[in-house]
Amino acid sequence: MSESETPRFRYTAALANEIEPRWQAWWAEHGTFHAPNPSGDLADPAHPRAGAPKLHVQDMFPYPSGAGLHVGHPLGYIGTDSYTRYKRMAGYNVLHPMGFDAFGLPAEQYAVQTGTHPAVTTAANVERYKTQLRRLGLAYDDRRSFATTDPEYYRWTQWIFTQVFNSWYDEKIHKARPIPELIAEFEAGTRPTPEQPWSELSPVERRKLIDDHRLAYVSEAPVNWCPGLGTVLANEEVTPDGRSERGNYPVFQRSLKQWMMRITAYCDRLIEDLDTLDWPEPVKLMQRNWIGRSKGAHVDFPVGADTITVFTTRPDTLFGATYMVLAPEHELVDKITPAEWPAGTNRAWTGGHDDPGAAIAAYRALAAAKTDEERTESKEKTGVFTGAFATNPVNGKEIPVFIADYVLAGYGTGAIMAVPGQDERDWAFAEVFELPIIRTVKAPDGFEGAYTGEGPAINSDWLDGKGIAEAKAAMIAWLELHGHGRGATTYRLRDWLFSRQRYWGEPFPIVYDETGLPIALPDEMLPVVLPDVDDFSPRTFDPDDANSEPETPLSRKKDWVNVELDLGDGLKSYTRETNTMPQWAGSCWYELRYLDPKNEKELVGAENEAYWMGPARDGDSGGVDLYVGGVEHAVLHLLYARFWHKVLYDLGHVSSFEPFRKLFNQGYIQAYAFRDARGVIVPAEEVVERDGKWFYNDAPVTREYGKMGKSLKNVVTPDEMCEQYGADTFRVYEMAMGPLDVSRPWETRAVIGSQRFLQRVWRLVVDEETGALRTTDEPLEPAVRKHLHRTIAGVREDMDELRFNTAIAKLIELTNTLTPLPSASREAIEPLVLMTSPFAPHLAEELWRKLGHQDSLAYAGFPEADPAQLKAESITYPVQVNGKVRGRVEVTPEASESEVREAALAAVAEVIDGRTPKKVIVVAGRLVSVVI
RNA sequence: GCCCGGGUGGUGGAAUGGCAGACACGGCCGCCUUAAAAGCGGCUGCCUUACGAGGCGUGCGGGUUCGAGACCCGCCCCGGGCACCA
Repeated sequence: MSESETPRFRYTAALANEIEPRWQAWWAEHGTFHAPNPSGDLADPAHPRAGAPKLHVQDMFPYPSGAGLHVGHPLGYIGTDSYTRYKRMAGYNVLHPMGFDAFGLPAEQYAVQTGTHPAVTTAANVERYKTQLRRLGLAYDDRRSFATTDPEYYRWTQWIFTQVFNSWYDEKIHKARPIPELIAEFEAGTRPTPEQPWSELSPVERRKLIDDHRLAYVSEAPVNWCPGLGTVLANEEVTPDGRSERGNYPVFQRSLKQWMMRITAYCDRLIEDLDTLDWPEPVKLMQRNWIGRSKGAHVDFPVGADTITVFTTRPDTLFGATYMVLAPEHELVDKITPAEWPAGTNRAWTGGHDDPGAAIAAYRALAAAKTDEERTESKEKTGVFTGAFATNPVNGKEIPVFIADYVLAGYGTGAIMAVPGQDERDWAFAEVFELPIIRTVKAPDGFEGAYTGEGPAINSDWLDGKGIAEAKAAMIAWLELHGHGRGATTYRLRDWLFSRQRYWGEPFPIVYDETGLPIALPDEMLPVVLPDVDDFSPRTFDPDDANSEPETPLSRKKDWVNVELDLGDGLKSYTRETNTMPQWAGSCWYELRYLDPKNEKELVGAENEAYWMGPARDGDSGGVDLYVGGVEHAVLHLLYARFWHKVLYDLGHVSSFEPFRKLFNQGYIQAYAFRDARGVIVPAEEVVERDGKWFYNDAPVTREYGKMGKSLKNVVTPDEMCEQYGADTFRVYEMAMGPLDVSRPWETRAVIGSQRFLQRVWRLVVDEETGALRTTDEPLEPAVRKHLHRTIAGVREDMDELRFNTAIAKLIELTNTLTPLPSASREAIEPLVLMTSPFAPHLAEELWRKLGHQDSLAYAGFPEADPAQLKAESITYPVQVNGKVRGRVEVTPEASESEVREAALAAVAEVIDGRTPKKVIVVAGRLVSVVI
């Protein structure tokens, strides 16, 4: 494009790139987006929104990776920015902060490779992100920004850990309480101690007993230990064949002392409080499934002198239990297995072995050799008889006990009672092993296979005829009465493994004394600052040495590990905990710190927390008003954050019992990638389309669809878009291309449409040739005025529902109506500029200034529609005859139904052709339907 | 296999059970220009057309209704999640 021939004052990328940094600087200088707190150092009674209704909107904060942002990342940020700019103009005191989740593995791995300290990498990445976000004109209150790696921030992460450590869950009142109250109950004898009375316990025994009750506790837990890498790996980092994804070294399961968090204590509340939340149903469902509460019963089956306890959700089917299955790894297997097969053992049950011991050993070897995937994918049921029989407590029948890998050692009790009549897996197994099948729920006539539906009990003695729910309750009562079992609830959710053998994470505020028991450091010793180390590489071992001991990076820093502290009984030697916290820790509570980021005395001041996040009414959970992020965090992040929040609530530190009242999942922006004939990815930018086919350097290429990424050579960055079009155009395009929650492909060539729209808006105010103000004070034509007010009403409605794409479509329509008019009337243009400002804030500020306003429009009132202008002057009714539109009539809005009917029938008289309509339906304000 | 989303023009997408395809991209035509770009204006679901219009159209097959893209039943396809959860 030749610069000299473009009109001098046209809105171009060059002009946008002049306007945008100028307004960004102006906003920063004037603190335009500072939100006032009710109290503390961020209070500001003179602020235009001090004391106004509040709105707390938050994005899931990013991990600042070295690659920087691509155009998909800021989609949600621009959405919340547009929404909050609108709400701020509409009168709300808006809190919209942004921070950085900056602890994490990539920076540590980069450090291992290059020796660069993760703090250096992280700081550089945070700066880069900040620059990129600033360039987009996002209206954050920058005083409230932080990174989870800031010692002033993780001081409070550590403080929360000590709060969790110093509390226990009181099952009676379903609430966490401080540890001193537990000690008081033990001392007073109001709470029994398990073996000896409290007074007879030694100090160390007392500490162990208390430690067993803490919400944060040390336990042996299995981990994936990879000696070749010298690190413990997450499950995702282990390949299905049990090797490390990186380096392909063997990985061993071994147990290690680990910090755990007792999230299972909160299972019921985590499930039940979902009902109070305005979250997408699929996310709630995923959380419910993840927690996996099942109600049923534990039932005891005697086997000789031993007892196999099973968990079942269907105690009502106990009469149909015809065999039992233990997980191959179950501890009772060896005890109950006899030396010989019982007389008359079915050949099919023995696996062809001469005695049960050999059969079990062979089956275990077989199961162990299978990967988890093979074990779970195989549809065919395998297993082997143990040679033992158990007694079904309800009818005294002897039933055989098998081992089979379809029963998982890690779930429930690792043993099941098998009811083939009502369970598909048991049915399949029973068919293979020729086991009896007894139906205990009446199946519909002709039904084949396991019946899991509702029906009356049959073949069940005293349960016969009862429905499932009634039969369950009756059976549980019977089991409890006769001592054969008890009602029980089990959960799939496990306690949260909270320690990592890494460097780049929050150190634990924990030391150990000579007893080896943990002690939480007092508040005044926080933060425990992460020390510098010289070498970030873990110590590696012989890849096959399963018995090697993992060594954390911090454990090698002896002068840090060994400390002298006065914890109340004089200076003593202690050793520090050398694990660090997982990346989840910092993101588990950051929503609270934004409220009061500078508070050095408390995590968050009570008044500030109550104002921004407190419950709005009885029964309301409180929490962030709108939390926007991807569904990939549906379970872990959101569950952990809810758990911590509830602990803080129980201990009285916050007034809200949920962190996020409303959740919105934004979609993803994805992109096409292209491969040449060799299957090699080619740069997407240089691929051209001709007749529905794609070519790179004139050679045909194939197209695929997926995430943006370096390896697919299809990354488009916001920086490029800002250069080529300006941030405002980029923002408008992202918001206009579809609803926020829908994923869609990126298409750079379509961005031009948003630029054309902004150019037309600009041209309504500024003469492109002279730069003079074009806007006049002439009043609008009545029809245009009506269009304006319809637009205002529609845009407000769309904005409230986060339907930015349709709001922008309405603004474009208004603009296209105004563009050809002889006079650019201020009456329409000022509202148009204000309504465009949430999407294109720099352009709007610039035009607002040109229109003669001295201040930012950030606090100008959002236009309001005049109800009188929303009334239509006439209504056009389409007239359908047998479902097809055959004519239309225009009537006044006041026309009565019979008038509309008459007019409509007259309009289609020709089609009706003298016939008598069977039916005439007049839908007020909509249409007329004639049936003949 | 189970659970959750979703299938509408060449493309992204609009549409409280009431005129399907708003708005935008792309394409075609025109204005401006020596020319091109930018900008502006028009046309653009498919088929037929005597240019008035008519027929067919929201993954497929049924149904409810005066009326279905939307509601119900049965399938097909795509995307995401879970993995024998007793």
